Amino acid sequence: MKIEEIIKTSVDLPLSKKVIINLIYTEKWIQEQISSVLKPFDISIQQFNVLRILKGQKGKPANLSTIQNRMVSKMSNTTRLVDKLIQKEFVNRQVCPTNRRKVEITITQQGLDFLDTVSPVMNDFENELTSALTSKELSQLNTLLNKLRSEK
Amino acid sequence: MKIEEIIKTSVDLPLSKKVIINLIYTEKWIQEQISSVLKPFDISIQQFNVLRILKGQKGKPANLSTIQNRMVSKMSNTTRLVDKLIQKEFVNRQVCPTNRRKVEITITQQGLDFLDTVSPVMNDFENELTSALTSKELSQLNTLLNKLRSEK
DNA sequence: AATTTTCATTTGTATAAACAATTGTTGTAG
DNA sequence: CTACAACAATTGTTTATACAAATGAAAATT
Repeated sequence: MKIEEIIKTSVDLPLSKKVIINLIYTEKWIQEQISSVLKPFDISIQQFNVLRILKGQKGKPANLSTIQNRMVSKMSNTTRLVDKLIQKEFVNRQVCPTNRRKVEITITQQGLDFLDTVSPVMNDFENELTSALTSKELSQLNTLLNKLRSEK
Repeated sequence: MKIEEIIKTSVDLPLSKKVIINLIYTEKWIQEQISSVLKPFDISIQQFNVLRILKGQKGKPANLSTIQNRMVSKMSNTTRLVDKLIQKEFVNRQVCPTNRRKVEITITQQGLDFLDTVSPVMNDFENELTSALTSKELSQLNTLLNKLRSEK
């Protein structure tokens, strides 16, 4: 459904507003779908992201600020997010020996196994989610989003 | 900054994943900026949206489900959202006389005055936020987002 | 007319996010 | 060496969100 139909307004919105609303709406749409895919695995999108980041470390531990940087989300939650993953025994946390302010997070074998089951499902889903667009259109979309955020 | 730099991953992500991450990231970026614009006015984006929807009613009252439909968000919050607006005396709520299950929300003069001060600021901001793209590019972006969501 | 079903909204509760303040540690300037 | 600033993570609190269940009213069924 086009965004114009969704917001069902009588007046003709300025293009800038239309695009902004469309972006917000589309992101919400994506989030909902991803959530429903992850739901059976009983994990949140954020938790899943952290696991992927840790896997990307290839054994090398990551401290909280590294995770936080890659997550582009708020620090305050990262501690508690990691807490959840520790409860599930997907990650370990230990104080960094060289700098006791820092903390080292590593993914466990269990966490890796979990990722191995969920990732393929996720990849398939992501492909399906974007299947209405051609590769060329996806590239275009990517470029436009990058440009939108530039110089700000 | 391009999304590739932001997520700083060593591996080359599939296009679908890149676009999805870019969308999520961009939306977060937009939300943050809008929030900071609205902050001085001590109102949340959602509350602001409800006011705009009510203004669009041009005097005609809206019931909760109407608002909820236009907001594209979860019903459960709408009651409490409206509560906040009542506290601020920007809207009125009264039971619908013809159908006592329903409730009629109307915007007050105070609410309209508030919108009149905030809206121009918001419009300017939205224009600025999208100024990195030409009109043509904005249209393209809009079309691509619509197409992305189609048939699902 | 009484019962059930559906509708519109509200409430409760559990979970997550945002923001500020705090703790403990390290680095550095005098 | 002591004091002070900066850093990394944690904790507390407030606010928002999601989901389920409950309330009360109207419509439909028997």
